Amino acid sequence: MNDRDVEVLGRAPLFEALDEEGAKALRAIVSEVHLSRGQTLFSEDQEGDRLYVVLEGKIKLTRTAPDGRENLLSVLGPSEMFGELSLFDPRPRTASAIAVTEGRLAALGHSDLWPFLKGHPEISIHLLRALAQRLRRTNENMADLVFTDVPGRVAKALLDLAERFGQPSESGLHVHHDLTQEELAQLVGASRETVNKALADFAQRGWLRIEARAVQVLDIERLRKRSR
Amino acid sequence: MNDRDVEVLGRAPLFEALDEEGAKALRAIVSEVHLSRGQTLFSEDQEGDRLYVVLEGKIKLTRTAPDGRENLLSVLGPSEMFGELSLFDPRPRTASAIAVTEGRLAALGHSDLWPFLKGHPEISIHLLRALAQRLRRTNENMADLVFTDVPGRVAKALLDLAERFGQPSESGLHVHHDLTQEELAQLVGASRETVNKALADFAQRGWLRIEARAVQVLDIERLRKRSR
DNA sequence: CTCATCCTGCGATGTACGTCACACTGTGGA
DNA sequence: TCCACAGTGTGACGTACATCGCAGGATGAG
Repeated sequence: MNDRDVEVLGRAPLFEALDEEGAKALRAIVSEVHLSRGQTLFSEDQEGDRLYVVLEGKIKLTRTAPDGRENLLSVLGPSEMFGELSLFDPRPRTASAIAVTEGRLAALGHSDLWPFLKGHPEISIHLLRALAQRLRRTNENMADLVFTDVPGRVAKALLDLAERFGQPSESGLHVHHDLTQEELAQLVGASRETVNKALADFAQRGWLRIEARAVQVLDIERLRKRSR
Repeated sequence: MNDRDVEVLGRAPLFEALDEEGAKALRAIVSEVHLSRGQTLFSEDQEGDRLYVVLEGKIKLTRTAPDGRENLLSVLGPSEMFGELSLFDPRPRTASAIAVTEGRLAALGHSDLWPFLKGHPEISIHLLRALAQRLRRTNENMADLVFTDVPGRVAKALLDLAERFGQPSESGLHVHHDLTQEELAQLVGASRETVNKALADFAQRGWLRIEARAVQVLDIERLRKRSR
């Protein structure tokens, strides 16, 4: 684990609360996992005995309906944590984790983590905050599903991805989200075709340019307006 | 606060972890709130400085879209906790709380609660579990919004309400949910009219009988099948 | 009691979006 | 290098659901 990894890790809710000494101790119990695009880290219904922090790359969390259709809970990038629900609430995993890009993760076994949590109660507070934020965000997404039409949800999703993965460039904001339109569709809860049409419409209006697994956002203000 | 209240309170996540001594200390800092049907406890965007546990009656948590349409996050009954997100993540409330029936609540001020939490770190663990469960459930509901049709969601909602508020009776399960069809519709993310039609259809099939703010579930198995 | 208001029931109509079908393009593996 | 296949783009069509409209019941405030 290099300096950059240490920094990325330090921004995760688990580490935020710790002083250098505590962080060092916690880092001692992480193991590293390497994933290539499309690789499955864990699957629904499996027993979960560890949580992860993304060091590099992107991971998607998906749920599969009985009939095989999928939906995407979220796409996670560096410093983001997942797989912790089964630590606090020991049940089988309710989502699968699949690499969207090649990447590396820090893995923390629950059995190692428990004693550490007991020894550092200040962490729990930060974790509670992290979960509270997630809950807020999820409620927000629920409301969008009910009230916002597909183009609106696509706009919202793009803005969110832009905020998290966007990089300034000539003529706009380059958002290399690494998602296929199919995945984007699963993320907003719509069919691939309608998402494609929404994107095409945005592009035609000059709000963005479509690229392979990426978009160039040209007029973020318009996009924002359309998302509300 | 009577013995029954103490028992109801004891089943809330906040109290679960505590021994009798701790519970007594925590009870010392609660204050009681009385609400009549339709009364608003708090509203969206307000600053939240306390959390609540339902002692008696039912409370709904609602969100209002900019255009005035509403959606119902959940209906809470005795022993259930709400308003805690702003304790862990200090932001304005993202939902309003309105009494569905007359009822009573236990209120706990954040400022009183913080020192108590620090003094009893075992509580945090239980709270983490409670939030994790809520997150799981919310993700579940999200998936339903995407994959399940309105009648299916209505069936699911009724089963959930039945489990939590149902009482065995001659010829079935009496579920006095106290919700208008409008509210039920907001809960499943559909229009009042379609929910009405779904209910009428279920009733016509003999799966249930419709009553004022209640249903008699006659064939729970069929309902369960329809919900999947 | 009685009127106003809330709640329910249900048909008519419009529409957003899913499904299907197919053609085009790019990309990575043999 | 070429093929196979994954990803994209777009139109035609069907349908689940929202919206609108209205009428009959229940409820409760004065």
